[in-house]
Amino acid sequence: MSTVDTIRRFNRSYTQRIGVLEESFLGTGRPLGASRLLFEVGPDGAAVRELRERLDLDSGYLTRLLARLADDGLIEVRPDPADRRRRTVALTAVGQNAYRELDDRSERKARGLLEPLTERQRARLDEALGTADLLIRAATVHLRVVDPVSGAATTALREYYAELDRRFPGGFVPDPPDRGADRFRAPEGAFVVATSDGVSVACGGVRRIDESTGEIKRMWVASAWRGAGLGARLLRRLEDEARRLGCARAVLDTNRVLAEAVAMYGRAGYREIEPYSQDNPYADAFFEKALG
Amino acid sequence: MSTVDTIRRFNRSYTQRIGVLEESFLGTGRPLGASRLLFEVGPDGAAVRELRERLDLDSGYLTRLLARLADDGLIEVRPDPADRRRRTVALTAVGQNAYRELDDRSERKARGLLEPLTERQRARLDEALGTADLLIRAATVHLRVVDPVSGAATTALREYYAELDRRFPGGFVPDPPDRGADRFRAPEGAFVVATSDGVSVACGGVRRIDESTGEIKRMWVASAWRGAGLGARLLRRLEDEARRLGCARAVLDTNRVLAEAVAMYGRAGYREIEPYSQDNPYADAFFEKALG
DNA sequence: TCATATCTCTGACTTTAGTCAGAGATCGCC
DNA sequence: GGCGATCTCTGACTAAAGTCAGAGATATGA
Repeated sequence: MSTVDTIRRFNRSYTQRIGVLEESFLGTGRPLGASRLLFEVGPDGAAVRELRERLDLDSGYLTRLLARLADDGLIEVRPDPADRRRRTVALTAVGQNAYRELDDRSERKARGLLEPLTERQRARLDEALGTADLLIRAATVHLRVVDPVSGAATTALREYYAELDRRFPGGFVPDPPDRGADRFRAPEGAFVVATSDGVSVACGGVRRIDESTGEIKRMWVASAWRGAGLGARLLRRLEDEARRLGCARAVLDTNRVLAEAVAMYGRAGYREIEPYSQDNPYADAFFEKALG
Repeated sequence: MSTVDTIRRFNRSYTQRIGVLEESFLGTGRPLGASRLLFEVGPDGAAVRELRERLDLDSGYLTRLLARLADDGLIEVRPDPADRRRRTVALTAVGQNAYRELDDRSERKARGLLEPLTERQRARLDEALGTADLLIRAATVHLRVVDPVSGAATTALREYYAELDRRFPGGFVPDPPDRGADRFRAPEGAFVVATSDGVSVACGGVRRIDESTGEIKRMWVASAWRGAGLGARLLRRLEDEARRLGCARAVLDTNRVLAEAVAMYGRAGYREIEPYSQDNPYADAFFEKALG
């Protein structure tokens, strides 16, 4: 049975047996759509715009749903002070209760499902769903080329540098954010960010360092997202960008402390070479790969 | 993070990202309900009764959905010759095409999801979803006491005997089906069958053999369902039934060829004892457990 | 400051989904 | 051959979900 079949089979069992959220949205005296919306607003509130995108609703329809929840005293809709065309939604005290009720129902439903399983089986299910969740999320991550000083790029890089600082024995002091940023911009290079639900979860850049060589730098995958092939996918994408820049070879440097990265480069077809530059004081391992 | 949280988190990723079936039912020019129904009828056709139960639809509503599909020339509804109150549904040639289109869409959707993953990640996802599927199905299996000569019991026992016949070196010749069946009926005993989607997937019986001892017999779990704790769950249920019969002790016999069963009895708190009977020529291992 | 774009809201719809009571045909059983 | 049970269908509904065009308020950039 192929993986496609497994997915489809799983999908069938799943939708038939667990409507963990969906079903717990029923029987609250409110239609499904309204409950779903209430849940999506969540305890911290949300912007109308955001809700429309997340739930993919018609703007007129959403307005009416919100009006209904507001009439019931569950939410308050008010203009965003920063841009008064926009509106933001917040739960009232009553709304917080209704939210908690939905949350409880969904939790009870999940508990009910687990109830017949032994501790051992629960642990297995936990692990299997955790793995599936990670892989499904990773598979639906969106990779795109962004400007190296854009918000998405800088938030990703900030996390990257913070991690290097934690992991390198002597810490890590990054260059000022926009130093050399031009090199990661067309036509000299490219910077790629991977986002999931609007959050940056991986990044990396490539820049041409001579006629036919692209250097890959600043590659990072958020720790919660490791082990799902995201690094390899990002690397492939950066190699594609290097090819587009006319490079026949990719090089990169790293530090052996980052053992999982070194292993990944090996799997991706990179082989170790002599240092090709002294520019990076933190580098102690250098790799190259021919781009076919 | 607890398993409940994992389920809920997974559910969120899942419903957001994969509507493998659901979404592929949209955009066919037919409402979701009609597509779902068409898919449920399937290439081999189905009984109206069955459809109503599987999809949990109001009979009036279902009649109308079927009438619509019939008007579109996708299905034919005709009386069941065996019982002319019932009706059966079959796809026409046009309906077969529409079915295939739904099937293709769902397959393409699943393929699209897998596309960004490497072979290695796909294999992991496959395994994770397979495990989750098994455990979720097992958790939602329905255990119930049935008459030992009912259809559910006899189909289960037939499979059980067939398996013994395959696995015992000298084969296995069962007693005639209803021989001793009375013993597995109240007030002397009980027979439990586990069903999933109406199919028997496990069974077992208990009967009182003296004042305070219940003997557990004919325990079987379908091979596709092993490794999901179903055996342990069935055993617990049979012990409950034994307690209800007033037993303070459970005994059982088995054959060492059935190694996984022997291991499971050990985990469930059974300890090996001397033979308590010579009745079963196939038995070479005997166990007991105090029922607290 | 004026044209243009963005965001939300309103009005006027249609379609889908679902419910309920009861009619009519057919079966199994005494 | 009559009675109750079973199965499907019809009529008459309601509620929910979704669509579309355009109005009105507010921001933005030339």
